[in-house]
Amino acid sequence: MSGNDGISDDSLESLPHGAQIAWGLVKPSTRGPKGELSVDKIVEAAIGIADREGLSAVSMNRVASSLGFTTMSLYRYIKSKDDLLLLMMEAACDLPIPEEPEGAGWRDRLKAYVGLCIEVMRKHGWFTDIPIQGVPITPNNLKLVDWPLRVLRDLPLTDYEKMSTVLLLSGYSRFYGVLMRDMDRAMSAGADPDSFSGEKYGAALRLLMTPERYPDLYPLVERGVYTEDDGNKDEAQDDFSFGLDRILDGIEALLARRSSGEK
Amino acid sequence: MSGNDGISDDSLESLPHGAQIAWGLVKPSTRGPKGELSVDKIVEAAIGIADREGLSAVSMNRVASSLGFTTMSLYRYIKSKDDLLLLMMEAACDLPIPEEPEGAGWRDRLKAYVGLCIEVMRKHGWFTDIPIQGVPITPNNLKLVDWPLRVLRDLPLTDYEKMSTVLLLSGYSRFYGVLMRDMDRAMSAGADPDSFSGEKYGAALRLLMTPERYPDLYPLVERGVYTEDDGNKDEAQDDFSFGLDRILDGIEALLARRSSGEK
DNA sequence: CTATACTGTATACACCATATACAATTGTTG
DNA sequence: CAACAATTGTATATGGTGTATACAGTATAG
Repeated sequence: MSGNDGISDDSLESLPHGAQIAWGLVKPSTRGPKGELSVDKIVEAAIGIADREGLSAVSMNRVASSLGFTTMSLYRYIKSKDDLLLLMMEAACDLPIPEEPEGAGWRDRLKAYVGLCIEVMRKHGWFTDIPIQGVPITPNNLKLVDWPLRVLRDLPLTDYEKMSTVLLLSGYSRFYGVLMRDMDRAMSAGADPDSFSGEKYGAALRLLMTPERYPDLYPLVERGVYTEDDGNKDEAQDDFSFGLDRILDGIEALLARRSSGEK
Repeated sequence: MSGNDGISDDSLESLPHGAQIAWGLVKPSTRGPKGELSVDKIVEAAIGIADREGLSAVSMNRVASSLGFTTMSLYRYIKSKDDLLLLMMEAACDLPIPEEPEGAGWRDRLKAYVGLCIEVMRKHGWFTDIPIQGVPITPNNLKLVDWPLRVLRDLPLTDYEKMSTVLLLSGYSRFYGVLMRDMDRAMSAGADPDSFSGEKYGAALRLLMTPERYPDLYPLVERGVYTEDDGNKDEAQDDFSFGLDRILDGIEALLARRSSGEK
C-alpha cells in the first residue's frame, strides 16, 4: 500500500480506498523500494483487457500477469478488486468537458452531455457491466454531475429539481448504454460461425407468442419491430433521439408552465 | 434434465434453457424416479435467499443445501446458474396485471405501469443486480411489454415510437429501482454498529469538493441536496415523480404537436 | 549501522460453477 | 416377468476466483 495515507480527517477514511486514491489522498512513501508498478499502470492494463475481452476477463491474476507480475503484487497498490473497478470507471470518465459555447441553448447543451456519456459507454463496452454502488464520489465522475448542473444553473428549478433532472439524464444515458452494449453483443454473437441470422430469438418468439396472450406486442413482433431483424443500427439511433427528445420536451414543458406563471 | 425437450422447431432450441423452461417447452419424462426437487422449488429457494441476504448469497451450493440436497442435484433441473437467474427474474415478474379501467387516461395508466415495475424492485432488492442480457424473452416479462403497449394502442405513434416509449419507461423504472436499492443499502449500512450518521460520504465530499472545481455542484452539496443527509425518503419519492412527470410531459407534448398537425 | 517500512512473491484458503462417473430407482418394452 | 433405458441424486474432481498471510529482499530515516 503505497505510503501511509496522508489523511487528516476521519470522514475521509470512510471513503472507499479506490476513491481515496482517485482524490490523491494516498501519498507515496519514501521508505522501501520504489514500486515498479503503479495504480495507473494497473488500471490501464485492466481497462485494456476489458476493452478487448470484456469485463469478465478482468481478474486480478489476468491483470497482474499481463504486466509481468504476480497476482498479489496488485494488492500493494489496490485494496480490493472493487477498488480497481471503481478506478476503471473513474479513468473512463476522464473526459475533456467542452468549453461552454455560451450561445447554445440548454437543450443542445444537455444533448451534448448525454452524447458524451453515451460515447464513453460505446468506447468501453464493459462500463455498464460494473454495477453502480451508489452516488458518484470520485473527481472525474463528479465533474460529470457538475457539468449538466452548470447548464441548468439559470433555469427556474429548485435544487432538488435540478438534481432530479441530472439524475434523469444520466440515468437515461446509462440505460441507453446498456441497450447499445446488448445490441453489440447480439451482433457479434450473430457473427459467430453457425449462427445463420442477425436476430437471435425473433423466430422463436414468433412461434411462442400468441395474439391472445400478447394482443398488443404480437403485431410488433410480427412486423419485426421488437427483435430488429434488420440489425438496423440507425433505427436504434432514432430510438436514442426519440427518448431523449421526449425527456427534453418534458423539461421544456415544465419551464414553459413556470414562466407563464402557471402552477 | 427433466425429460426430453419436447421441441419441434429448431429456433426454439436456440433459446436459453431457462427461457425454454419458462415457456413450458421442457416436458417431464415418465421414465426414471420422479424428482423430489422441482424447478419451482429451486427458484423459490433462490429468491428467498436473495430476498433475505442479497444476490451475492445465491450460490448453487447455498440454494441446494437450503433445500436439503447437494449442489449438483440442481443441475438435473437447470442447466446453469444463468438460467436460474433468468427464472428468478421471470418469477418476480409474475404480476397481476390490472384490468384496465377504461376511463383512465394514458398518463395515469402509464404511471401505474411504472409504479408496478418499481414495486417489483422494491420487493426484490436483488432484481437490479442481475445484469440484463438482452430484450425480454420470457412469458411474464413479455407481459410487462404488452401492457404498456396496450395503453399506447390508440395514440398516434409509429411502431418504433411506441417501442421506444415503452423502452424509455421501463428503462426509467429500472433506473429508479437501482436508485432505491442504493438508498436502501446506504441506509442499512448506516444502521451498522460503528457508523455514526445516516449519510455515508457527505462529510468527506464536503471536505474534498472545492467551488473552483465544482462551481455548480458545490452549493448543492453544501446544502445537503446531493447526499440527502436527512435520509429523507420522501424527497426521493419526489425525485421519482419528477422524472416520470417530465417523461410523460414530453410524450404529451409530442402528441399535442401531432394532433395539431404540426411536424 | 540499525531499525523501519516498503516491495514483490509464494503459499494457502475458502469459495465458486460445473464436468464426469456411478449407484439407485423407475417406467417401458420385449 | 425380465431386460433395458432413462432419469435422479450423489460423490468426486477440475480449474477458476478473490484475498489473507508469511517471507525475503531493498531502500530510506534516524
